[in-house]
Amino acid sequence: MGIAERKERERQEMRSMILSTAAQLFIEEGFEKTSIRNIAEAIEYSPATIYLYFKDKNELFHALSEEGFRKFFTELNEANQSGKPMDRMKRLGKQYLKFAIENPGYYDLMFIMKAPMESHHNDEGWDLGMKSHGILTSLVKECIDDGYFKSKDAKLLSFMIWSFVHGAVSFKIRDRMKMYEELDQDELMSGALDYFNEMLEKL
Amino acid sequence: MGIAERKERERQEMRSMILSTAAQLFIEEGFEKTSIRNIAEAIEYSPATIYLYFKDKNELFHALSEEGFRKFFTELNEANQSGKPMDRMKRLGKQYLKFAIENPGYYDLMFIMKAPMESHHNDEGWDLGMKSHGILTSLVKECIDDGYFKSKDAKLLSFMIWSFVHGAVSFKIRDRMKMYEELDQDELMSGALDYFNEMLEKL
Amino acid sequence: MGIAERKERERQEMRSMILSTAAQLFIEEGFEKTSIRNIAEAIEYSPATIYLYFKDKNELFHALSEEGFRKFFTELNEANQSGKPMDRMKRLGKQYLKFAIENPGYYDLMFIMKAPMESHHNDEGWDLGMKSHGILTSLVKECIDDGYFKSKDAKLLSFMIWSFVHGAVSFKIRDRMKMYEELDQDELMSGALDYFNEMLEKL
Amino acid sequence: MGIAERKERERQEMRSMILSTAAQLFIEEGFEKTSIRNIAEAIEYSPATIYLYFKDKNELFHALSEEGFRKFFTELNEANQSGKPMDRMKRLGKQYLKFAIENPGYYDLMFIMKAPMESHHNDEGWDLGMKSHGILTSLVKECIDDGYFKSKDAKLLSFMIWSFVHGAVSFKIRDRMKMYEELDQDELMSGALDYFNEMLEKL
DNA sequence: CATGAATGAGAGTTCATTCAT
DNA sequence: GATGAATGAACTCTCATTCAT
Repeated sequence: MGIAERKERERQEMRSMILSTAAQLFIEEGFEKTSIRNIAEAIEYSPATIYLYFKDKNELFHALSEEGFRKFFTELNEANQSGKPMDRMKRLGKQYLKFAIENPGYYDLMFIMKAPMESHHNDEGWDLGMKSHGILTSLVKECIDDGYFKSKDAKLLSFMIWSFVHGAVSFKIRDRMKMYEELDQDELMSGALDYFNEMLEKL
Repeated sequence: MGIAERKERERQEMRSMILSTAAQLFIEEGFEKTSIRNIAEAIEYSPATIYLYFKDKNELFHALSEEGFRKFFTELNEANQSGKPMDRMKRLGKQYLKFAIENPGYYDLMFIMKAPMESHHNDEGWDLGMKSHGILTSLVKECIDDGYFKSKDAKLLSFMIWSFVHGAVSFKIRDRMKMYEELDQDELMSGALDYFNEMLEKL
Repeated sequence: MGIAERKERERQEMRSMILSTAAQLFIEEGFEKTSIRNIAEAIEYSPATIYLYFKDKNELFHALSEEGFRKFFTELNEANQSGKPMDRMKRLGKQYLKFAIENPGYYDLMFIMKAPMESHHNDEGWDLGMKSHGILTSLVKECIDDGYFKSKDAKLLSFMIWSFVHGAVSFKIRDRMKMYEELDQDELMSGALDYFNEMLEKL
Repeated sequence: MGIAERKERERQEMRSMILSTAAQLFIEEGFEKTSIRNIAEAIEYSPATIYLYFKDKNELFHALSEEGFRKFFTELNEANQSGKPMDRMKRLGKQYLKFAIENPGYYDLMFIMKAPMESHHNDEGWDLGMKSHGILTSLVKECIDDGYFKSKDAKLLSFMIWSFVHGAVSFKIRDRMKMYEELDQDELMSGALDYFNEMLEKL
């Protein structure tokens, strides 16, 4: 039995090695430019090997986005652990930006990229996405219970908030911040977040 | 003379036929997956023909985004013509959403798609992009002069506002609104915009 | 009648304009890289126009080599006009080098290039080539009559002489003189020619 | 172990099959007209296969010329092994002609063909070319020490000698000996060489 | 006479994928 | 389990050439 376990463990290790390498390449080069060959080369295995762990390129990127969603959910969840609702809301926003900036590849895959969305829906990645979204919506409700956002609809509010952070992050990831050339991108992002938080509190 | 004119007209028709077909494909498939061959097939001409009208794939993409930026600027500009600053701000937001929803392909091309953003910079498309951005930033300043956004930085504010609308629109265009399944997408968008406007006024 | 003549004259002018442009491009870029399009662009006519004057690319380059041979023959002939045979021999050698260096494109076409040789044979270019060769062989005979090259075969000698100049020139034209990097190419050429002449005289 | 060896052997066989086919085509058609596709067709493999053995067309050409230079150097070197300098000089000339006549393709590739001469320079092919050239120049010096070529410059002499053999050989390879139609080409070549040797001795 | 428009053919190259070993 | 070898299909782009006007 120990043998089977070891084998399974090794298999998982290989799988995650492929995944993390793919993630890295994907982040650096983008989806279309990342080829199975590139990944294979990077892990110093043959391209054929990858097909032993993933059916095809799609499945690989699918698995990747799942991992992205897992990481995403975990980080958001941590940021939501303690404190007053409004404080948690601010922490959540900061963490969202942080995740996106530190994992632009994952973020792109999960929230911007075209291709893979069709496929999942009803799989684990999707579930985690929904749960992440749930964190925000619940938090909005808690804020309302705490006296904020008088008589506003929680879902609409959640969408509005999410839209803002997503927009800021998307501009950065897809390289459209050049219009604000003279300003430092990070300052721009966190400055805008501060303003947004201020607005939220007053709402 | 009539002949020359007809020829020129035909040439323009061909050009715009290529452009609109390319637009459609770029939108549906993305930049990398859209090939000159695909476009040629779609218009039922040979690939070589396309090169009679556009130097290469980049130039095609480029021409397309230029057209998008022109349309975009024109529409924003119209929305900014008369009224009190804050009212214009609201109209601008509405128009932005409208443009994106009615021209998802152009919007994608201009603000989302990963592509030769490197290339332009200093061409007409870029200029129009800058001018559109200028409309927003100037308007923010007018609002400030009118007593809003006390002691806030115009550029940061402009970025914050733009981020919000861009985020909302991006979610829609790249099909990430499924998380709010039970609500109608258009209501979601305009509802969120209303909330955002309300926030802005209070800021 | 005057009209017909003018037309014919104009036709010839156009023809030679195409030819000289082709020659130039061909010299600068080589045969394979010189395209009908390039030529057309350079003379600011449409590619189709060239086909009004030359049946196809082959005919064009054929005509070109003919012109080359004409020029070549003329120059050699001039160098052979007066003086003692051995002096003329030296002048001929110098002129050969000069022609090749000043018209590397023509030289290449006529004596190095692979393609077009098949075609002519029994046309004017060929005739002129034979006549040029005739100049050399006759001159060798004159030298013999003058007491040089005791009991040597004129044809063999002529081939030997031609081989030497052709070899030197070919090295230069096809860029194989790098092995003698430290020396100036022109000095190398004329220095070698001097030695060769010295040898010839002693033979 | 046997397996690895067999595989390696097979790989080398494939490589040299590609090389020899390419050589043939390059020779028959020239560099520009020889396409990867042609080569692939000739060996009845897919074009992509060739890229498993050679990075690109240049590298193929390159490998080929390297092989040629190796063979060339080896043969010249052998001819230079023993005997008095002047005798070796004659043997060297004969061997040069022999190499070129027996390996017209390689010779063409190495010394005539227009092609990525730019690329190598500082690689093995180039080194071997330089070493071959070194054989000749050293030998010229030895002849001088032995009392020949009074007060002549070794480099100039070496260039002159090389020019002659190269010229003769080039005429043959590029099919320009037709002007001496009535004589047998081989007799012409060796006859001219004899004369040239005679001249050299007298110099 | 001149040409704009069009194209079939072909170039070099890369890719995801398969399969025998 | 891993891979070396192979390939079909696709890519962008250029070319010589034709033909209606």
